[in-house]
Amino acid sequence: MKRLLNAASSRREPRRHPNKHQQRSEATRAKLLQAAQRIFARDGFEAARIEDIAAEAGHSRGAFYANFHTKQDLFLALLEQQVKEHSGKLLSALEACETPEQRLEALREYYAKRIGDRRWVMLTLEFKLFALRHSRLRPKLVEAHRRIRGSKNIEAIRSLLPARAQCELETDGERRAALEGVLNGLVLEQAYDPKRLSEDQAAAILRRIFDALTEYRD
Amino acid sequence: MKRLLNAASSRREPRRHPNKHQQRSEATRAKLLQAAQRIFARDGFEAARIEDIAAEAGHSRGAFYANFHTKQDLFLALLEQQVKEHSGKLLSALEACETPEQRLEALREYYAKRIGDRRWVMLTLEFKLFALRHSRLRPKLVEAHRRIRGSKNIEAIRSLLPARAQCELETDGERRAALEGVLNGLVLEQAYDPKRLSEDQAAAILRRIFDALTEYRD
Amino acid sequence: MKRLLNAASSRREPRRHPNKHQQRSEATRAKLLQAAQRIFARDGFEAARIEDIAAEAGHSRGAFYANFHTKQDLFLALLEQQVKEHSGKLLSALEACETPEQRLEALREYYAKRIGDRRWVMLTLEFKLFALRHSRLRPKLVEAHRRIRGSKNIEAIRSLLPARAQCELETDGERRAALEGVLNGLVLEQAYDPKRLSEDQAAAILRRIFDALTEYRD
Amino acid sequence: MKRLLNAASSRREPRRHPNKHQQRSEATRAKLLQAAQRIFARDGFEAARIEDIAAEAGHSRGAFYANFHTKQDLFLALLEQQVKEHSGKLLSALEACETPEQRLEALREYYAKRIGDRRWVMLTLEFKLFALRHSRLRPKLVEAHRRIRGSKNIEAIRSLLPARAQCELETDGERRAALEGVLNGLVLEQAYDPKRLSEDQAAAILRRIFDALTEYRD
DNA sequence: TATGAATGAGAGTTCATTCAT
DNA sequence: AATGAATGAACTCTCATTCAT
Repeated sequence: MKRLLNAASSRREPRRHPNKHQQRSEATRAKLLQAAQRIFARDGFEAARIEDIAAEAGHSRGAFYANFHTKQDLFLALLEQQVKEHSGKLLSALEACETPEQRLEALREYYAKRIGDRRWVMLTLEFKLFALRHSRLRPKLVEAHRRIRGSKNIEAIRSLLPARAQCELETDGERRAALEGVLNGLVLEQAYDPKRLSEDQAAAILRRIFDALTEYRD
Repeated sequence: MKRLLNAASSRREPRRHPNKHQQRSEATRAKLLQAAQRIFARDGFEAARIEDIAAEAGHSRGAFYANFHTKQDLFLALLEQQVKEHSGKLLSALEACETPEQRLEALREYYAKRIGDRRWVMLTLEFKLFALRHSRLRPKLVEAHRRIRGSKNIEAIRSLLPARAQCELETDGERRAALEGVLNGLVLEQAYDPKRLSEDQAAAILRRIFDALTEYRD
Repeated sequence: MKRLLNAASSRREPRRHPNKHQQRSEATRAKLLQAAQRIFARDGFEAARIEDIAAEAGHSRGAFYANFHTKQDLFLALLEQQVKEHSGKLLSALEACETPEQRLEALREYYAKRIGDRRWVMLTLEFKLFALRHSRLRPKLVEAHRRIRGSKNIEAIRSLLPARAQCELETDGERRAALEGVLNGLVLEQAYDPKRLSEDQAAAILRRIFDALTEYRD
Repeated sequence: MKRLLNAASSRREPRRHPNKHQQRSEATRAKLLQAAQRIFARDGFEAARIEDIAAEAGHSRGAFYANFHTKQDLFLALLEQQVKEHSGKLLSALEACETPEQRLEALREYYAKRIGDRRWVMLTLEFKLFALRHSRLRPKLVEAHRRIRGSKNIEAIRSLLPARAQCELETDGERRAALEGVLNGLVLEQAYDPKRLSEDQAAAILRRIFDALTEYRD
């Protein structure tokens, strides 16, 4: 929780025995985060058990409480980590492009590919549901999301895109929000009944929607 | 659960002690379902407490257990009820139209209006998450959904629409699945951060997506 | 409970509509007692459910509460009924004999035959366990047992037996208590593991013990 | 339950964190078993409350669930422990004797003394009633009992006795079963109404019965 | 730092009992 | 008298969290 708000500071002060202990600690923390990613995505926040997360990370409950205050704390730390990681990836992908059109295409494919990353999308769903259901925390979570979106990363992303993608009736933020929502919804739908909507179909539809929301309108 | 599968039969056989008891019973059951709708939508399946549902319905926990076997049982009864109710509404709306074009428009507005029915959409999300997380029940749930979709109601809906809405690259089912998903995702997104995406904006975007998925492609 | 203490008075005052209603009531009460006999013997006092007893009697919970105050009340009424019934049977059997020796033999066979009446023995066990575990009630129960034992029935039984069966080191009461206990224990043992101790074997052993406790000692 | 079946293995694999934790753990488990012994004997399986057992052991409910899976699990663990302990005691007593006749006498006194150990006998009753009422578990329980009886301990006991005690009409097992049953029945009877049958009287009668079942028959 | 035994609040569920009919 | 819906206390069991090691 604190981490989310003071995103800069690492959770603990620099150690006296920096090297070994700290390294071990960081490794444990990382394993726990990775495990949490799997378990929260699989079971949801409420049903996820600390013990399962710890076990998935190859540790016991104690290791968990040595690294995080509460279940919520872990969940929020995970949110922060995931958002950073993913917005970093997108920026890299865009920077690797040469023309604005290529960048738009890259953005489109970025969304389309996320269809296949069920775990991350399910986590996103959980984060949003969690925010809705913990009203005390919601402003902080939304704010955190906004901060990340408003960071240089995202600003950079925006400036890299072609102009036409920026001057629609809808605002940029609105369109991106819509695409996020559409993505989440499609993945859930596809996971729920894959025979009705396959992964490829979902990706194809997402591309069409991307185009529809990006192109000029009459 | 049984109700879900034998959707036709009413919960108990015709009673010996007819009117008053039966009436009271049905009223309680209805109140519980309505309360459950609110509480499940607000808190999610896991976090919803039987006691809250009962209290919301103006009853005690005991009344709950007199009407439903378990929390799951209530949840599934609610799913059944909701799906029936909503697919009935849609059919009525379509039948009130005169031309296929009007009907397509009505379908479009049906989706657009659901943006505003946060409770029902949140419930839908919960149902799907529930299904994903209770693999034993998933086939039954999906099957129930399919049965409802495949029922006369839905067949009727389909036959009422203009031809062009039926002859796309995507199958009909696929497109409807996508629209469902998109709807869910947009509502969640909008609920999560209304400043970024207002209800009206979400509805407008859903209309655009409806059109994009319905129109001819080059 | 009251019935047990004031064994004479019937539970309700004479009715205004004596015939039909009362008859129906008594029939229901009898059915409930019979059902209770089965269920208490099968499940024990604690695990026996009012609903099961009522259902076994072909009625609903309501009929139960129209005839008995509480579960305890039923249990005690059952005790009373059973004790009366069984001591009556024994008396008849003895009175049908002509010589004291025949009577002693009849008494022996009375015990031996009870080995086969698992239900009654299990109930007896339950009654005693119940008494031990409800200390408030114990004196009353023991007193009730004593009263029955001390009743004309039992006195009559005693006087019908041959003298030698009455003049042992052990008192008559002690010997009878022991035989009761032995009977209970053997039936439980036999029910528990019939391969180790068959019903016939148990009966044979009970006869031996009867003889050992009845015969003169050096 | 597993313990009962794999009677050899200790509950957990050798720990990583050895002495202190392990010691504490074993101590708690032992305290819980001892408390369970008292409470189950006093209240019976059904009426015994986990909370009472935990409190009697000086712990909270949680400690119980850290050591046992369910109430049944504790009950069965207790059975196993008690049976082992008691058959061990008997063997020691017999081995301390020099002649077969002394051993027979010791066996007789072993039964007679158990009359005074109300707790253990009441537990035995509960175990048997439990088995009768949980048919799924019964075969396992009976089997466990048989295994213990058939173990070296018991074989040793048998071989230590004089020949005449082994060559009766009844089989050895049958006679031992009968003695067990008689013991249980006498203790219950004596506990139920001590004025009618004192502890000493019950012991005397048990000795007579022991002799009657052990001596030659014509 | 990490373990895992222990805590204890809180959940779902059962069931004796009450009460409107 | 009998029904059965409803109550609510009490129970078993779970699990986030604490704490001795």
